[in-house]
Amino acid sequence: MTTTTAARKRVQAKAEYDAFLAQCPSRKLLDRIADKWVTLVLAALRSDGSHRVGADCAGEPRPMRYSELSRLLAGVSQKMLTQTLRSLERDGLITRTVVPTVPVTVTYELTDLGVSLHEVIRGLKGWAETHMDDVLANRATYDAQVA
Amino acid sequence: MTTTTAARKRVQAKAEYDAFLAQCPSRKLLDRIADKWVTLVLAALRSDGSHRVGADCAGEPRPMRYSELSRLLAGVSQKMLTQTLRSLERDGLITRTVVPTVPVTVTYELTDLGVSLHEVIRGLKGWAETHMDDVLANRATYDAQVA
DNA sequence: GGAAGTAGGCACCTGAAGGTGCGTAACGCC
DNA sequence: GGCGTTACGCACCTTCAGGTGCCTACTTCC
Repeated sequence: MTTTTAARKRVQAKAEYDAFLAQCPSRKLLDRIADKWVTLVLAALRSDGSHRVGADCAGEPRPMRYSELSRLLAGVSQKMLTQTLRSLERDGLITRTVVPTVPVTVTYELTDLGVSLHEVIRGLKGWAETHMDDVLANRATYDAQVA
Repeated sequence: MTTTTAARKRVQAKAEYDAFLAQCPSRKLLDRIADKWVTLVLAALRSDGSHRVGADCAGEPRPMRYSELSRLLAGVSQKMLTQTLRSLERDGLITRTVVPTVPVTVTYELTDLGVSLHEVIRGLKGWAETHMDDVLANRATYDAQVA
């Protein structure tokens, strides 16, 4: 019955570890920003919207309309944009305000929490811009050795 | 033939944006660390391995054996651990050294690049630990309003 | 009067991430 | 002589994030 004991201990350790991960705030954050469009939306709301996303001018976070975001993040589907905005609002990272004009307009804006999150994401961006070339170079030489 | 022109412009804008994303170093980095086990392995290699992962004691990055990592990250499958380690080695974030003892032992160790990446990840961790509770609280009140 | 913009909702579909299980080959322990 | 460890490789299977397409009502532009 007691199947090999050692295996059982491993199963239990795994269960505990999974429970630990489910609680881990860092993991939750990673799941959040790993979402394909989350960081893009955050960056867009932080930019002035004038040009390319990625020109993270750290100016005043400006409220933006749904259609404006849709145009700025040209690659996003309407479904995903809506879904992403909803989830960000849910987490208190952005606010959604409806303006009852004749065709209703909706504006989204970063909250303070959202701005602070964007700050750490810019940290990632900084690392990426200075070190990602090294990574790609390593990757190339590694592949060359294998092939 | 020219189907509604405006739609075509949108399609083209999307194509350009997709191309831009494919080039973006920040996105590549995100794809990298979004990998479920990458951050865990990085953190494990940085810890002293004595206890819970997450106790990110920033001591000397210590080389670790495959089996040691497997035990520390109790939730990881052997397949994923191997896959993750390979990809990290490929990117020059860790080194893999084979010691030809009687059952071969393999040790992994963070490179300088890997350590520097771990630093920015600790930035994420910091934000998560101070702000994630707020996020969860916002989420709860949002859900309460909807229900 | 068709095209376009306003902000989405709903349903279906696919690709890929990640998990599970099995096998190895040589050795140690009890 | 069967269980355990060492560091994986291979094949199958499930799940789901994310994409696509079609729908709404109302208005305005050309």
